[in-house]
Amino acid sequence: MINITFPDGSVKQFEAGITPLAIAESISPRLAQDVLAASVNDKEWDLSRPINEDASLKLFKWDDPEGKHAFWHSSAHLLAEALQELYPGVKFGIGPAIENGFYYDIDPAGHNITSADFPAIEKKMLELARRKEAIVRADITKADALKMFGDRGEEYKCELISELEDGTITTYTQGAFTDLCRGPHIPTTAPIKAAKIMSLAGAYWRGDEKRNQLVRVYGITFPKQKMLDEYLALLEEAKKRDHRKLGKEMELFAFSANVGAGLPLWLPKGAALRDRLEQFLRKIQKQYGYQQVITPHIGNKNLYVTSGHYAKYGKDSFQPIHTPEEGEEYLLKPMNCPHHCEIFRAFPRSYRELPLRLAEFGTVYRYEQSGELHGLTRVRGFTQDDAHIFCAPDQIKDEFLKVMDIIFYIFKALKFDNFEAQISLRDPNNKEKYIGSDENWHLAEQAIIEACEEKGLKARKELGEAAFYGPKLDFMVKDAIGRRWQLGTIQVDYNLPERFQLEYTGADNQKHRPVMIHRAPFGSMERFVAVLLEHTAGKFPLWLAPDQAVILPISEKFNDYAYEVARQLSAADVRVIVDDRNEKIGRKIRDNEMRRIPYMLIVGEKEAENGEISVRKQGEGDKGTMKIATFAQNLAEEVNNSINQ
RNA sequence: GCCGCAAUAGCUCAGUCGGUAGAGCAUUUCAUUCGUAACGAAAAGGUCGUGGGUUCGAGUCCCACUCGCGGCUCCA
Repeated sequence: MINITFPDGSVKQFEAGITPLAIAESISPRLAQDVLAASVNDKEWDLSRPINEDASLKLFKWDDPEGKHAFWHSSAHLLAEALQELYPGVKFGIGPAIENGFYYDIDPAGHNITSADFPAIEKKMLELARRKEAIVRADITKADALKMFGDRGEEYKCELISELEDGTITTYTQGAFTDLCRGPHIPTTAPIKAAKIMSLAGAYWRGDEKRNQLVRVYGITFPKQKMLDEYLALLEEAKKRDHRKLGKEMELFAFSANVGAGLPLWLPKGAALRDRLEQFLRKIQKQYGYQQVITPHIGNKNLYVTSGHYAKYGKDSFQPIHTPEEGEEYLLKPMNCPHHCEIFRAFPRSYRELPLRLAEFGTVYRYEQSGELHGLTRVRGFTQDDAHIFCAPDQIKDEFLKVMDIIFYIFKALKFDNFEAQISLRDPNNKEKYIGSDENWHLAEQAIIEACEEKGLKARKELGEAAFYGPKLDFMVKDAIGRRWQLGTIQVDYNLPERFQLEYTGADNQKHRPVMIHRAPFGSMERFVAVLLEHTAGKFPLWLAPDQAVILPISEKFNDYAYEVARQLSAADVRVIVDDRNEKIGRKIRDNEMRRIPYMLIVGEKEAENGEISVRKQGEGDKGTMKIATFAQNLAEEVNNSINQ
């Protein structure tokens, strides 16, 4: 007999060799039906894999990430089985579960697979699933594995096997399909009741652009058709929140092929919105001791040779601008830091000036690869809400804490509550990739980790993700369809102070090298507005909304009164417009609801007589009648509350 | 940059087998002067992304380019 400990701490005895599925059955038939995966002593475990000794057991259902993961991982195998039947000779790369569904990378071996084939693939998957084949785990020696997959011509699998350690290799088989796999899987394919192939894409084998490009088939499956329908409906909804669509509808920004790919044009409403965001940040930064600076959009090539950026990125960037002067070259600035370093160098600096915080809404130009451009989130010309803090090494942590305060304040004011934080650290096994002393790295990494702990911020630590010049803390937010975008960033830099030979005189009357912190709470104005649009579905907080209120006269007879109301509200700093079209009130309400203007102010005979307005809130309906001044006052209060919580 | 897919009116889209361009919304005009989510009528709007090719004839077939979309790679 063995003791099995459950998550609630209770312990039950079972025969040695019992499976998690059998244990689930002993608890309840319903649980046995719903359970998809298990963990034994916190190790992933198949439901049908025997447990031979005392262990702690967790059972996972659909609602657990681990349950979905096993379900989708098995679905990837099912997809492979279907592809193997439909396209004989295809070779398989890898096929993992992902956040929403799964994919399989295949070498189509001459077959031409297109989206027209999706229904046939889906049909085949479900047909195979209905056979309710068991998914069977087997241990295999390295030699046998190499022979087995080698005989089938599975070169990609053989490459993977050759890197595995003998004795740790397992395969999973369902029906006629056997895959190299670590597991875990669901016991049979039976629960897979709905399947959808989502898209095809190219993907380099092992993520290496120098190697073969495979076809990546993305799919998703569910235990119920209804769940698939709901998922697809959700995706449709998400598409409506796409910032590219909203930006056009709301007249915030546009692109023009004549101006160039990835070069956004900010329209009047968008520019005003961006300006409001800038003012908001400027105000906070002022409180935190930042000083605004302004630097040119171009810089002499030598500046970037000094910074090291030219050597590293010069070839892949916008190429130098030539002047009438022989040999003179300028670059569009790809970042603001070198300019700010020169500001630091403009005077002899004392430790008394530190931390010196130089801020600039600096527009930079980077030649992003054409395939990478994406709406406002990835562009070739954008404005960073940049600042560089020059400080002494022992001030890093304190400065980090202050920057985090600013970022949290912003995220709170804009209701970004489900952001993710990532601490990017040096790869300790590959130190030569990085510049700076061990001591400085340790100091900076510790400062970041401690700052996060002090703020109670749960941040994922990623080794090897640091920039070559220092560790960083990034804030990530998801867009409408779940893609992650980096917004705020705080980075420690030992490189530039070194390269620009920055120094200050310390209290000891000796020269010292400052440390630089790069930070951008929004990341860039472009990306931030994009993510903000998708988060709010275009319904901006009142203080940001391009138009805060629209006045709707009942008929043209009341247009004069409407403009009088507009005059008074404008005088009270309300951003207000008048919808003076010759349309019925129902039509005006509908149109303006769709324009997402927070308040609609309806004026007709009654209101004109009493100097009042009828207030309607977007998405909520009629709020009753009030004096113009009362509305202005309420609005001002609401704006205040939304910024300061 | 790579793989795949697309590009038709301001927007969303239809256009069959290659035979000379269509709808809804938006716009303009007329009518209406209206009380909380779409009143009605009419008009105007297109070198079918650009350039080449095949063909008696190309929105439709082929090639290149541009822009865009989904991924991959990249992201100072």
